[in-house]
Amino acid sequence: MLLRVHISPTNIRRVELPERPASVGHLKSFLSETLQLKSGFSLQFEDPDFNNELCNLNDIKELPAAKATLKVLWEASPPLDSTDTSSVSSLDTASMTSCQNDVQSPESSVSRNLRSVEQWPSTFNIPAFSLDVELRLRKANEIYQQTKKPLNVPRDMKCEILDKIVQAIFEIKAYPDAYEVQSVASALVQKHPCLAEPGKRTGWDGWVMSIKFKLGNYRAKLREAGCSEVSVNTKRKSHEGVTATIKKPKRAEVNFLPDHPEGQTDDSLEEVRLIMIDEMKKKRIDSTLIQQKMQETFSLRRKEVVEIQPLVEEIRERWPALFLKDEICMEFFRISNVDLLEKFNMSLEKYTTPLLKLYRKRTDAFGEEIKTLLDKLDEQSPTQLTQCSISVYTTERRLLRQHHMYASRHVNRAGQY
DNA sequence: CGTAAATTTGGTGAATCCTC
DNA sequence: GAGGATTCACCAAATTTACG
Repeated sequence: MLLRVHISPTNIRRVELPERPASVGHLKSFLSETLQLKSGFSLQFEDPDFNNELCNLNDIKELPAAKATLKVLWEASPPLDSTDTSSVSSLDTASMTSCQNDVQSPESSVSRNLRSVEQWPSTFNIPAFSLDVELRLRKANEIYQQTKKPLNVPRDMKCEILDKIVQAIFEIKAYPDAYEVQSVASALVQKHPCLAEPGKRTGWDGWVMSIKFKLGNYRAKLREAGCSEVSVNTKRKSHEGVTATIKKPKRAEVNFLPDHPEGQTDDSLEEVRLIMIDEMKKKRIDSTLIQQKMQETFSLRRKEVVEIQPLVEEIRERWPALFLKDEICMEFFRISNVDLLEKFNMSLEKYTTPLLKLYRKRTDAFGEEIKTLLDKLDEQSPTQLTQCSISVYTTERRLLRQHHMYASRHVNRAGQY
């Protein structure tokens, strides 16, 4: 059977299976072998029963017969090595932020230092603690189950728990928001019920505070150790006198200013940049090479953008590949973990129905073009319409998009719809 | 009505306090 | 003394208000 496998926004592979796999597990191991994927992913498939919307693939029977489109979903970072007992050097995390999503390839080591390209997990994966803490927790959990008596967490234990949790958080981002911290705290109490705080509203409010404090203190540590992602946000420079005009990362900016990959310097990455400049001059551009080199030089590029704040024209000169369509998407994804096109299309779908209603109500206000367009849509069968399958008709869609923009400006101004 | 100024709000790092 | 908790000054974004 034939599969189309969506690994990342710009990496979509075609795979031929010799036969229908016996189970989801078989399918996963086959894919991880042929596509060289790391373990730790789940699969979704486009379900023809529901207008090709994505559904979790739990049973192999659900997979369409001859052809199917799959999406690889990367899970949260695996637990840290439990043999690694406390006293982890603070810089380690920075260099440990390997790309969980990265397709394992000979080049994958160069991108080690870039933060993992995954969104904040829906349920945070609490890492394994050191052996003694795990054992004590297990015991306390048993006691809690029988007597509902929560554990009075001793100092060393709290220290170890916060340490590991904060490091796991840093694997994803250095500045999680309040909601994300809450999700960590609730996941912690869910995994280890003995850590619940009885009588409190949620049972984990205290942990939220503790994790917040720990994050702050940990950032201070990293700053001292020279982690650029957090030191860039230093407001008062005590020494060196560097005036910090640099903003802290905005909400969406996850990879605001990552450190260089291990072993790389400004100069070595500059060389990589020059290779790309040459490649871009060629008639037939090797897109795989560009993609890999752009990933590799991400930290240098961010450094330039953040610290020098060059004009767009200068960036265009130094990083011509950044203006390729795919690379725009990739860069956006690297910075914000948001799939630009998918998000755009999803929003488009979301607002299509209400906007269509608006157009119908106020046909006169939008001119002839939208009128003919609506008539055309009316000619489609009702089921197609209800399923918003207008997306198939690209021309209409393009027109619609223009009208969306027009309408949204209109709505903003009027503010009355 | 649009823009500029003023004010509020939320979040930060640094310094310090406090407890084990 | 280490490290979690608290306080405080500061900044910038968001929101409100004032003005032409």
